[in-house]
Amino acid sequence: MQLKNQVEWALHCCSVLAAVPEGKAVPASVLAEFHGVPKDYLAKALQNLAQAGIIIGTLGPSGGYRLANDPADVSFLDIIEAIEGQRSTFVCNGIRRNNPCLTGDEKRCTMAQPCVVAKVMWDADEAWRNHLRSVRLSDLLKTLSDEVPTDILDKGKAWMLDRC
Amino acid sequence: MQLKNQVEWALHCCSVLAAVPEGKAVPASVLAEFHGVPKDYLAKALQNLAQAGIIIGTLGPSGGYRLANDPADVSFLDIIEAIEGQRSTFVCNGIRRNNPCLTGDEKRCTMAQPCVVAKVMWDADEAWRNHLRSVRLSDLLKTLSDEVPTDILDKGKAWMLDRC
DNA sequence: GCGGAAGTACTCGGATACCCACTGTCCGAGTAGGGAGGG
DNA sequence: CCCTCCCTACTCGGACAGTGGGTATCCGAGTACTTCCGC
Repeated sequence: MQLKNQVEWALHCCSVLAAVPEGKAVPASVLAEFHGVPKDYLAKALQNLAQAGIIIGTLGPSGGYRLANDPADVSFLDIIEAIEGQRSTFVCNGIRRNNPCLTGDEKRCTMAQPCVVAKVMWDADEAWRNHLRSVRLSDLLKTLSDEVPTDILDKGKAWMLDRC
Repeated sequence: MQLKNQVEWALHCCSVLAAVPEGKAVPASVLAEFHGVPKDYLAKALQNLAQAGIIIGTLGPSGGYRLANDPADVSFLDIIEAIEGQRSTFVCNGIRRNNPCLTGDEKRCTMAQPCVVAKVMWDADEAWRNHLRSVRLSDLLKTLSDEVPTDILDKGKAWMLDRC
């Protein structure tokens, strides 16, 4: 089990977009060059983010993507679910139902209550989600400005503004 | 992103094996019929569990699988990692490295410290793992005996003992 | 009747095809900016 | 000089192939039981 590469790209792109001044938009091609990833495939990830309402795309010259909301209102989970979908990592196929030594009535009785195994797995998923829900884009920006040398951040920002 | 079906099968199989009296072994074919899943493919999952030291396989007539340790010593995480492997769901490809506006020295400096995005993801993974590590097979057995009618559990047990 | 050895049937374990989803790519629809022409 | 219209170039958005891991399956190696034969 492994998350898509698009998840990593989407997170980094959002962190970049959050640092872009209001009114500006960054084209997918620029984001792709900045991160060294295939432009057309990254575009599909950005498309998903746009459909989820996390970023907004603008057409035409000087068009591109920008954040739709305040970075404090966007969580990691929002971004990840926009790419991966919202379904749990564990799917219960209800193999209890296949138990060959139960009557129809007993099967119905058994299937009426949730699967104990699935519940544990879903609780674990919820713990994962809770952590990702608690970290917001604004937190990421703060950590970045704390841990990355200022000149490097400014260099990237300037490079970005040069082409949008 | 989705866990393999084998994970669900492995968890249910272990829960069954934990209820089998000491000295007995359950063949893969019986476990497969009990759960209504393809025998040969389930065998591969059981093989992984055996390699991980969670269950022990015995050859020949009246052979089969049995738990290797006490149910209290086996966690959900042990079983899942035996099937899925131990690597994190998030892999950091280090796309920071591709930033086109950094010199070689600056790249080295940047890559020296861990990626901030990856750290958040890995922390979430750890929360997931911690939950699964905290639930043990003995806990599952207790919940089952609490929530499933006794006659149904006994029926399954008897069916199982009839064929091993 | 008893011991031993061979045969058999059953088990696990690894090697081999098939298929879907992730990855990667292409082209078309639509828009905003710029330039030319007229008033 | 300014306004309007058209054209161009750039953007996003959806539709189309290639590949790797998950899924499913088969066959061989090894063992324990059973049975038969000799003593």
